[in-house]
Amino acid sequence: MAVTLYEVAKRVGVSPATVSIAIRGKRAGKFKLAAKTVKNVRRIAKSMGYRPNMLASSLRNNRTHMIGVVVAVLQGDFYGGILNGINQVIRGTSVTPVLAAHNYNSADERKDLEGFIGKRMDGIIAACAGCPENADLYLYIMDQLGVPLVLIDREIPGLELPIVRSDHYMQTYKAIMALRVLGHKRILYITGAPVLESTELRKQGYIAAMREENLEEHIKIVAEHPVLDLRIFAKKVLDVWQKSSPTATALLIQNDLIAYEILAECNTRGIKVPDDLSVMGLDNCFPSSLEGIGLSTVTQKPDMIGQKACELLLKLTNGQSWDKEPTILPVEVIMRKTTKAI
Amino acid sequence: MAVTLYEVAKRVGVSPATVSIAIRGKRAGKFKLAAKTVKNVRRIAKSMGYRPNMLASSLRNNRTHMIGVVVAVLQGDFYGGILNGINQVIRGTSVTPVLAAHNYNSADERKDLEGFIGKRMDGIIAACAGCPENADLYLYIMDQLGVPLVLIDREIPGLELPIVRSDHYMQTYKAIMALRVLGHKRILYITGAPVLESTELRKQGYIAAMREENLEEHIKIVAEHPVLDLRIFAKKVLDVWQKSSPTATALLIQNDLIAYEILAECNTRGIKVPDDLSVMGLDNCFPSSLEGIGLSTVTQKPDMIGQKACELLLKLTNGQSWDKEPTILPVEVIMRKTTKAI
DNA sequence: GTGAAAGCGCTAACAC
DNA sequence: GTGTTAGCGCTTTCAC
Repeated sequence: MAVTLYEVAKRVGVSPATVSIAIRGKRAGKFKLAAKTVKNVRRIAKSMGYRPNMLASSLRNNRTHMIGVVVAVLQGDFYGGILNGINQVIRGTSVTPVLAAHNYNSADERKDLEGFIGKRMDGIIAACAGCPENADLYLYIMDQLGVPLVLIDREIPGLELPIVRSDHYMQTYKAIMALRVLGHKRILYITGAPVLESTELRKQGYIAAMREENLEEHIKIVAEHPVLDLRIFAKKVLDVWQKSSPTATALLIQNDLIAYEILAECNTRGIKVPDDLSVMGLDNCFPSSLEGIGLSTVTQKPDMIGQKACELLLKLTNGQSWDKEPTILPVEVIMRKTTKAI
Repeated sequence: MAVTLYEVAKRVGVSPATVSIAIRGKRAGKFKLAAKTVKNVRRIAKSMGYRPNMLASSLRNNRTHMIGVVVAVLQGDFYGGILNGINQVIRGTSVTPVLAAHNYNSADERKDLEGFIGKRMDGIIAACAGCPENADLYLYIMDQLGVPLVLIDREIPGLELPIVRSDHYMQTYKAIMALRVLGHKRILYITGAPVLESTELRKQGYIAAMREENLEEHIKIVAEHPVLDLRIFAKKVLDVWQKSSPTATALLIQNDLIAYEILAECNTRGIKVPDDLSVMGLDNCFPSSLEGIGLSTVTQKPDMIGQKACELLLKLTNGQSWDKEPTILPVEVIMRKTTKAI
């Protein structure tokens, strides 16, 4: 089928080793092929359409030049951005990302990881499924197999692994501070229940900021788990809001996606945003910047998460060690049209 | 490092061959291991933490159980949806997608493809970069290497390859017909210049539909290539629109992303949509469905493209042959709030 | 019903 | 400066 090293060697009239070295341009002080030989070999190899079989070389070298990337979901800004960041870092190197998406199903996550170890990935970047079920496997991969691992977006409770994520705590904290500047006191926090570390951190940032502002009495949270239907959840949130008295002047919402539904529901109910109610999301998803939406929010930079995670992983696969410091990326408030001073 | 077949064999007291067969549960009429042996081997293998090395088995079998997926871009609904569809089909099989994104850079595309052939992918799904530069490589992969190939979204001019895509022609065609029903005659078409087959087909659908409605005289196209800045392009489009007389009553826009900008620009200029002007996009990107946007558009189902392409590829890798029929997926008009009858 | 051995394509140590 | 050779870990034919 494909042409092999041996065939090239025979054709050129040299040994396989010579071809191997000539093709790869092995530097190595020891080896010095005659420039002529190298040229010759390369020319003939090319003319024969020789393509090195990476499988064989991987088997030999214990290096596949592939990294496994486990994401939760393939649609939407977040993981797309991460993949993009990884792709940017990888360009120009010989490493290739191998993809898996578990959709928060930890059985699938396990299969994906096992697939990666069977295929001998040089390293793995993973956003865990949010349940501790697979902690054992992650640990095994890192400790027993010695395969470098970098977590993204959230840690695995109980494991000390390299992690790259946004500063989730600061997202809500800064959001509250921004809302405070506008004069808001009664700020209702809307969230899915914390199964993910990131969700929990956001909630804590909210609580801490409120306390710091002496607004402990106004801490109020609407949580639902799991959020099966965004629209229904949005209705429920506004029911809660309308029934409370006095009503909150602002809503801080765990992510932009939920915020869009709430905005829509406000509209149906004739609640004017931001006149009757300020609304703030988190994450700065693409539609938030659109003129028709204009959602105030707090950024997160998925591309950068991907880049940093990938850079770190490449270092680890090159034998460098991890300094045990989590990489926590800064976040930034963006005020748009759904918030106003009261 | 990792435990091998031989070690398991030695430990159990059988030959490597026996272990190999026992582990994989090889059916094969010939081989019948004693059920006891199988159980025994499996138990011990598991206890030793044996993980078959797929590299070795791939090398031996000429099958990697990996498929290469070449996309243009990693962010946004379209390729995310495709990856998602692929992932759905692949779940439950042992095949894994290997990812590459070329961002319409054909030099990168070439490197990606060469990487895939070096790594011996069982098959490749690809959205080409839109330039014919790599046609030779695609052809080589298919014909010389015999690696199954499925194109997505667009064909490569001059090559007859399996393709799965939306019915781009019908997108604009149906859009025009929907606009006709609302009474529109002067419909301006906005597009990036056609370097991609899909872009060209859309333009043609527009032209054909207009002709069919005896509106040849109203065919008018604003094209720009490349579209470097959406905002600037949107301004230009509205300049053209405002200066023409009589002005068009509707805009049909090559994709939703451009439409969002135009909507925003309409707003800045005080052009009321849909009262002063109807606006219609294409593709039904996520924000289009949002209450604050409500863009009328024509669907496209990226998930389904991914699914169909993957199903087809898996068939091809299993030795089935292609019936030479392109898979063209139907599209559907969705009227929302940016269009109205005149 | 199980074992022995050759070989997939490549690399690196060592020999010349 | 180049060739020889012994594997990497697995599968499969063939022999027992």
